[in-house]
Amino acid sequence: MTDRHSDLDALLADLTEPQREAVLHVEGPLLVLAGPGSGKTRVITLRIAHLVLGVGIAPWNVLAITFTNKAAGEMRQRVGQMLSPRQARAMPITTFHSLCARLIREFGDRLGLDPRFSIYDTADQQRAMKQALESLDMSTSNFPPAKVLATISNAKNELLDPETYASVASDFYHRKVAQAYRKYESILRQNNALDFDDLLLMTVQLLRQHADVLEQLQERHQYILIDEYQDTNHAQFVIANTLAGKRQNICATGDPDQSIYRWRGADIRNILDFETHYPDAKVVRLEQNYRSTKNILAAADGLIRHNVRRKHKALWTENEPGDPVTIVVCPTEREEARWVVDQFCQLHDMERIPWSSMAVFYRVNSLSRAIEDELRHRGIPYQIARGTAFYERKEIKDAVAYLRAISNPADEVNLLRIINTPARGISSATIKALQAHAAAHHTTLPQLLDNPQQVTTLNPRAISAVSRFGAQLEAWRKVTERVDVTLRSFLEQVLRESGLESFYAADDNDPDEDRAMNLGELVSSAQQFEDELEFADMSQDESTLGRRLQAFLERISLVSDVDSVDADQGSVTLMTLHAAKGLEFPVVAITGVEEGLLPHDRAVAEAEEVEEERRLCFVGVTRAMQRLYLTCTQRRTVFGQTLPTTPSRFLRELPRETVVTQELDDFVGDVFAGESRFGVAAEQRRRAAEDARMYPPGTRVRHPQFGIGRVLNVSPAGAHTRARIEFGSVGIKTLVLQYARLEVLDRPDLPF
DNA sequence: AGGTTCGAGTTTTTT
DNA sequence: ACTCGAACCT
Repeated sequence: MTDRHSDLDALLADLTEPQREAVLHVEGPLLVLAGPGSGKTRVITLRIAHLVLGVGIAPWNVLAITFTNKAAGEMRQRVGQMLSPRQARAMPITTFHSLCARLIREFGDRLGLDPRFSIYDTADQQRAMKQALESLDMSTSNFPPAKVLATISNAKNELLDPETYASVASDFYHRKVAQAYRKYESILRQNNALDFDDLLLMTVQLLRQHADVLEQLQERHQYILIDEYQDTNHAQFVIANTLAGKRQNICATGDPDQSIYRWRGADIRNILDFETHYPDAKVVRLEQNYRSTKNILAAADGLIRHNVRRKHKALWTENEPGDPVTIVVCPTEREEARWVVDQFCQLHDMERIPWSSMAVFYRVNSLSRAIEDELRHRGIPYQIARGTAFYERKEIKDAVAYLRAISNPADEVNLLRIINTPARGISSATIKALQAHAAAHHTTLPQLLDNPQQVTTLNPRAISAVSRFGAQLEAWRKVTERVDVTLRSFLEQVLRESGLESFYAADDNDPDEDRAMNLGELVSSAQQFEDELEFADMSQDESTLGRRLQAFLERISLVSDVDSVDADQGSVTLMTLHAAKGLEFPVVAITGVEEGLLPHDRAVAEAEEVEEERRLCFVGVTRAMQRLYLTCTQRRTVFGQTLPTTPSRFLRELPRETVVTQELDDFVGDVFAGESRFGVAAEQRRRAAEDARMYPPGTRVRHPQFGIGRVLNVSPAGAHTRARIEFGSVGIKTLVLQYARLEVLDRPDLPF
């Protein structure tokens, strides 16, 4: 212990004055405004170490909340090095969603929730929403499930329940959404399921409605630390604030310039108004950067200065100037990929920079394709940060659906997925008959599986198929009550007895998809999970298979994209700019730095959203330690269509003295003038410009089917130029101008 | 009952 | 270009 103390003292001696202030602060609210690369993680871990070793607070009374599970794991690792691994394991270091899932599991009875609840992912949510819309006779074309779900998600983040939402819904669309919301909620409850937002919402209800639970939790979590505070939403703010209670021992760290999740409900005001929420707050600014070269930091600073709605922060470093930031203009995405990979190869071969020190970022996942192809072609090891992709595979979703249906008997959505996969003679007609019977007799489909004989509309063959499956499910559920069966062997049993294993073993429809192998990977991940569980909690030997299964399913539901990234794998890392938050690499390339991609098309209409895109670019730029490459193309193939592109406005915003530009091939424009000109594109460009002139925003038009509408905007895309038009009758439609047969009624005053 | 073909929508970012 | 769902066929 004394050793640890002197270790701590030595570490504290190394800190700068502001870092030291943040580390040594103990009681009351603390806000750490940390610029990129300012040693924030070090400050947080040292602060935790100081709380435990210096002040004597029990590790289990500290609650640390990170943005991803991966970040939580890394923080636990680092805290474990300073305290002991044992103390680190006793400390809750987790994400908001995992914390909430566990609290609901623990206190669910207070909310009337069965602890076996399923956590619905986006696909499950869509299925549930389609059911809701269908039963309300709402067409999915006027009310796209994804859009309705997004609206509801926003409502939930603002803690609006269906009733409250309905009372504030003013126009037709929102009133219909309110109906869908109510129905969707009742379907989720009937399935004993929660979506991601419910995890937060239900936790708020738990804390607000049950004073004794709140008191117990306030005693448990006396010191709360929240990282990436700029990306918390209102529900998360309420949870943290309520848990902190009167003590207000809340330490928030973050950077408003790195707020990139507004679209997901993140509320930047949480961090901007911290001092209003907590008038006694101590505020510490960390502005010195230890990560990047002077050039990279100056480029980042020059870029972010273009945001108007922002408090300026001085970013500075004592690091070397380094190479200038390199902008590369390539003819197509093929050459772009080739250039980046060539460059990486050179750095690898000439300067012995390991592959694991290099990363490629992009705005949208689809851009990974070209880079991947090139890396694979050259035989360079790479990994893509898409932790969720594995669980989106058909065979994995099937296997997990079995586990969910077994674990949570009320889960009809997952049951329906597997009821006839692989085929076992339960046809869609049979399912319809079961559903109809359930609806008419005040019961549910899952319950009918036990005695389908009562469904008189079914023929004997169907009845026997259904009851056989019902019996099979029951048998599996019996196994989950045992303590002496491992997750791994249970999963193997289910895969075998369900027929899923042989179904996918025989499936060789697409030769490059080894579905059987992926199922094997799921089996080993189950084993790995159980091993970790045993390691983390010695008292687990008593726990039933069912409990361990719940924990495993929870983990699967809450994986994030970066969770799969392993820095020590010796491979180049590919990821979206969003996933790059919180990471750093010596060498970074950002591809597709073009108008329409970064900033994204869907963001350019609103100044606020363009600022978020700029912050996203800022996040990407500030991940780079030594070298930074920004690439764009002159034409890019999207949807199998090759169209001309324009360099991003963000490139022009970089201070010229920090960058050099390389132009490949036939590029004759000027990135800084914001134009790229070349043969093929000129005609399409001219035409698109003309279209935009024909239909300026505000133009009133008549459509043969939809009637009279108003043009919102036109996205130029050559022959496929589309206009978004708001019709009184059917809402907003996106139409291809060439085919839409629009009649212009009147145009607003033209500026030219 | 199960497989096949055709058309539509797709790509913003994710816990 | 690719994937997914719905109508359609055997």
